[in-house]
Amino acid sequence: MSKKLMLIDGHSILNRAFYGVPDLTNAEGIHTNAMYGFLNIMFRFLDEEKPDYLTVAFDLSAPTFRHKTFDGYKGTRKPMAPELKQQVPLMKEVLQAMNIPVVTMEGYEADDILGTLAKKSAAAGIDVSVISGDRDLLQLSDTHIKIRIPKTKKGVTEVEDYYPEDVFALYGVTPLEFIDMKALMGDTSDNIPGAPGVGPKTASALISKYHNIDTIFEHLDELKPPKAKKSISENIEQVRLSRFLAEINIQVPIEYDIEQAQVTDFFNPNSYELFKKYNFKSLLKRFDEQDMQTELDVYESFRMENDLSNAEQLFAQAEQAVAQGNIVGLSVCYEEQTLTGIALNIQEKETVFVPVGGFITDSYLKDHLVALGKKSVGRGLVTNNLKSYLELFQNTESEAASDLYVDNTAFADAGIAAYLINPSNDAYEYDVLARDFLQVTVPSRMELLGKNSFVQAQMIEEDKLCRYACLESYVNRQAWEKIRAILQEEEMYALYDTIEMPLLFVLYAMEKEGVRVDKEGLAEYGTMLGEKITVLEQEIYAEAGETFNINSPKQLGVILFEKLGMPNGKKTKSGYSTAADVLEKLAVDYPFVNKILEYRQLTKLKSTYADGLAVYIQENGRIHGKFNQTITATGRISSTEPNLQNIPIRMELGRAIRKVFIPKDGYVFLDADYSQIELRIMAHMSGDEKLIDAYRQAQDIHRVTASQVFHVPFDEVTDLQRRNAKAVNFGIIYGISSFGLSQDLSISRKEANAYIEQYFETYPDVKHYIDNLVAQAKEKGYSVTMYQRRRQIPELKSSNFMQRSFGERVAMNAPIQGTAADIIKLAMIRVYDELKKRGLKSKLILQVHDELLVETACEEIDEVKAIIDEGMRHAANLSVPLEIDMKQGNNWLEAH
DNA sequence: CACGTCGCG
DNA sequence: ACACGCGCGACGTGA
Repeated sequence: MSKKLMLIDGHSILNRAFYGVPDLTNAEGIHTNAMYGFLNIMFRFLDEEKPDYLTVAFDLSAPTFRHKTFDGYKGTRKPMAPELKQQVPLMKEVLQAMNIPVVTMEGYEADDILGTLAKKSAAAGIDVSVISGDRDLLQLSDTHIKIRIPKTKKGVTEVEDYYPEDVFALYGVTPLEFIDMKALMGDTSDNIPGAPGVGPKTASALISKYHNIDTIFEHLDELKPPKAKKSISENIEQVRLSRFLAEINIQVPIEYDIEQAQVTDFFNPNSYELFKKYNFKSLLKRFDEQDMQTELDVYESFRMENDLSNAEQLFAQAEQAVAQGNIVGLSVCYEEQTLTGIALNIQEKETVFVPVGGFITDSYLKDHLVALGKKSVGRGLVTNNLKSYLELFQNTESEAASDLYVDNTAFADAGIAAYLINPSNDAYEYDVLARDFLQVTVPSRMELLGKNSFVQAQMIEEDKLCRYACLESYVNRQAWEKIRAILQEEEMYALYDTIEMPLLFVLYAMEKEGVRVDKEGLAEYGTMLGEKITVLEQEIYAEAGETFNINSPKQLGVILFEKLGMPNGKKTKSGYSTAADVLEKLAVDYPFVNKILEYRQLTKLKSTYADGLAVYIQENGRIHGKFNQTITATGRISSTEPNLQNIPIRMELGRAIRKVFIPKDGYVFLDADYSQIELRIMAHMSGDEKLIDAYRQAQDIHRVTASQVFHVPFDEVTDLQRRNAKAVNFGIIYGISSFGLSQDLSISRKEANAYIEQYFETYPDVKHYIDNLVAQAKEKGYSVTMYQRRRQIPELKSSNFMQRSFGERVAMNAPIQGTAADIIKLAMIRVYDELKKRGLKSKLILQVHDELLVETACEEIDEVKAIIDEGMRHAANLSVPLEIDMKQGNNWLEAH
């Protein structure tokens, strides 16, 4: 069996990956999408072929006499996008770290290098495959040289393989003749002129008859068609030049020792480091444990403590440290209400893991944790994801979720702090913090423990659990020093200290309280939906003339647009769009489509809400969802498992589900939501007098806007005008575009544009304000809320119009949405603190962005109403009043 | 696991 | 000529 060599056309594949993979950046803002795509393509081929040798060829940075460009470019001289260009050297670095030879050569292009290596190797009896996005290379195809062109079709990568017979089948010429064919037809993307007017068809026909251009020149008289005859006769020199340009040089004087290109050891500490740095998550799986060496020399200082009296000493030492205001890194292995151990990092070389076992019981550890928490002053205990084990600090004498032995000032949470520094990351675990703040690579939980729970890990590999916990506590303490300095430097410490840390405790209490759900009511609701669905289903099948999966957009598309011949408008990547707005338009002419819309609505309600929520109801009849504090880019809270922030309300049938959210016996719901908080924030932050006055006089803001924008007296504003004005008001908050507004209002872009201009004439300060938001964000690279919450916006620097426009809209929206998030967080803390301070039984249980739900003891209703009112209205002092709408009810439907 | 779709603010 | 509203999470499909 002969050996195999794989050659990769570096720039070509990198370019293809760049345009095929959505923009990705790592924590430092380095673009990584092309590299990521390249590696994925490369691994795809490696996995398939398992070659013995591998080499990647690149052009040297500056294009030589022959200006080559890549697929995706139309123009021949357009420079490489900077986001791509910056990835070229990084890609080479990654490949070199993987021990993959990268070859370049002064004065020669990658094509020439590839051609030379391919031909030489094939001559030496090696099977070669060349990976490129570029058809130029087809001329290299040979019995032992396969040209492989990856194509992305509908999101799936397919490969076209070309041996000589495949080239012949497609073009009717041999690979060598392909050069002459190209000389005739030219290639604009390659700056090969060819003979004008001769395209692929003619060129192919001529070359298959005459085989090369010289023979064609000898038979100019008899050439057909006449158009080609004329063009070629008039452009002989140009065709000769074209042939020269099109031919790949296979005699490059390159020194290449194929044994240096042996596939070995892609996965090593160096490449691991880079894969981590660039966040190639899915590729990290390919590394074995020994590949992940670490730079930290502190590992040797990690130890496990099983002896009770030694542990006793350790805790005494830690307690003393935090009592003096020193910092101790803490890691707590707590999952599924089970504590398996804790680790403490007291100083640089003192990191100890104390597992549960022997005389060290879980309640022993818990008591010491509580003692640590009680003694700690000035946020000395540095944690990460504290909320997940705050339960350990629960006062055992009391059932109230807010009754903890500790308060928030005992702790720092490094994850939350890191979130404030850059809220766009998708995780803030210790390994990420180590990378971002300590510039070291450490193994993640997944890498150390895999999918094992702490309990499982302790049983099968306690030493790894020790390493995990020690690492986390170590990183917490070490990274925290840096993180705190950054927060202070960037004036975000107050946000952290007075909003996020207190909020953590509020969210914990909300999760712990949960919300009561009428299980039977929910089941009945589901049954009712199920019956309606069955009926609709049959009606739809009857109409379609066959049964099919209505929930499959693919199958539905075929039925509607092919079988029933409806006009299809929008398309998605993978086929026809069957989104609601498309179907609604169709429904005008095909009333039957309404049944599909209704079916969609019903199945959504059943699967996500009726059936979906039911599985979360616990024994106590309540749902304890999670409120996440480090998810959103704008500062909002998110809700998961289940998402309680998207319970239906807009449609009649959907909102009925709110009837099953009920207060416990002897309680009612008090629900309060801010009225137009984002617009009020905009009025305040822009300082626009007209808007501020309107709010101060408690006027209907959309009507005022309509009156001003459409120049009609206030009392004569039509409903349509008000609706349009409302859409414009919202549009401004979202980062207006005439296109978006026109879609929303079903009007032309021109009209939408006119509305926007009118709006800005009416409220010039708003115009100035949002222009300034964008300008500031462009200058600084991030946006800022009233409370100094930041959001990085790297898209503003993009050379891509779409990306950049997105960045601009984000720059307009994030400060407004973010400030609203800040304010309601403050309100939550105020309400929570006040309820707690007065020892009331009523509890805050849900937050839905601008709404709070309080489960209120009947005898406390008036008092709690006042607390909510005060807490929300006075959460911030703006130049306009913060109004709220509050209602009372025996379920969430009534209360909202 | 990505995508399309759709629920909420 | 052409991109296009902001922020989330969950579900079902289909590769």
